[in-house]
Amino acid sequence: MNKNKHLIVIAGPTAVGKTDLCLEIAKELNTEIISADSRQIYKELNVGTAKPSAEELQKVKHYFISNKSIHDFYTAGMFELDVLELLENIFRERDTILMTGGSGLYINAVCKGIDALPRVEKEIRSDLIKQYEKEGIESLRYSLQKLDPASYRTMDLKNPKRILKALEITIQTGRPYSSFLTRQSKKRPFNIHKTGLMRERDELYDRINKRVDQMLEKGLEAEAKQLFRYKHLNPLDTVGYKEFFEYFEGKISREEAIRLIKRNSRRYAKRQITWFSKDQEIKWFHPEQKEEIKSYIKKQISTC
RNA sequence: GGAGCCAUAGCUCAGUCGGUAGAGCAACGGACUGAAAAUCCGUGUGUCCCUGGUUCAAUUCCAGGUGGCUCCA
Repeated sequence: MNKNKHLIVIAGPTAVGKTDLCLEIAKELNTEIISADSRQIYKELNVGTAKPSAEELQKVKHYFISNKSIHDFYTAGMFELDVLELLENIFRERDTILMTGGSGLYINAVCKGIDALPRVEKEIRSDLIKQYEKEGIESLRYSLQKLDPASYRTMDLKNPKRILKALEITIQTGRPYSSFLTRQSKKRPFNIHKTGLMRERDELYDRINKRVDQMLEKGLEAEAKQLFRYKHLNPLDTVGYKEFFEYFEGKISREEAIRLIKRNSRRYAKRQITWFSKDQEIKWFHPEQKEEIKSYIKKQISTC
């Protein structure tokens, strides 16, 4: 453990005000920002992901924004490795760096680690998806019970994505998925200080609704239209885009699409809150408590 | 001034021939070690406008009040 190196995490639900505050703190600490956001990573996704503006990106160096394509396959596990590698380089030159974002799994992958899993061949995944589509989740459950009974016992058997994951690893390696999981949290060679931003629910929802209106003004619909042909790609399974796709397909009205974007963003925020509130290491603040946050961070850095 | 209609969940409304009530939307709670802005699970949250009356029992029937809407003046 290097006592002089610090990763400052600033987590929080969507639209709480992470971007503005982090820019300010980064400037104050004369450092840079690592984004932990599973959608801002993609260069094709802009308006709908509320990325920092070009101007803001110029003021403070950001990592993991627009550095992947929606055609790439990317996961939390890859994010862990990429960030650790980056941190090794960054910490040669500076002692402190910020990491901010709303993707709880990504943040955990960096802070606690995630068990290493092998890469899965495309055909295995697509075959399993075909099996799911043709024969339903029952069929997946049956396969799992046969191939990895340990996972079958502990897993949420109503969640197709979970079963699919376990099966693809098991089939790829010939070893049960459960045998890869140690669930041990990894030690990091640097200090981690977690803070979180939170607002009253009403206040947060109001900001979400308004931000969606702003996205529309900035051209969300045009962006979605351009990406419509890629709607089958996972990164496009995202609030703000998928609702517009439904509209383009004539399934819902434009008005309804906008209503659903707002609602789904609110629900997303709720899920983030549930995830983050489980993390006892997070010290919570209201985004307007700027001075308190800054002094808290400085204190954390100096007392370590 | 007179008459009629309405008042039930956050919203729009259904319902109870008298036995304390439900649907859509919204909301709320949770799970989550690799697609995570994803995926999955769970939950009616209620002075049935108020006050009396009738009744074993009133959100339901009756009367009055209050508020809203409409019509006649």
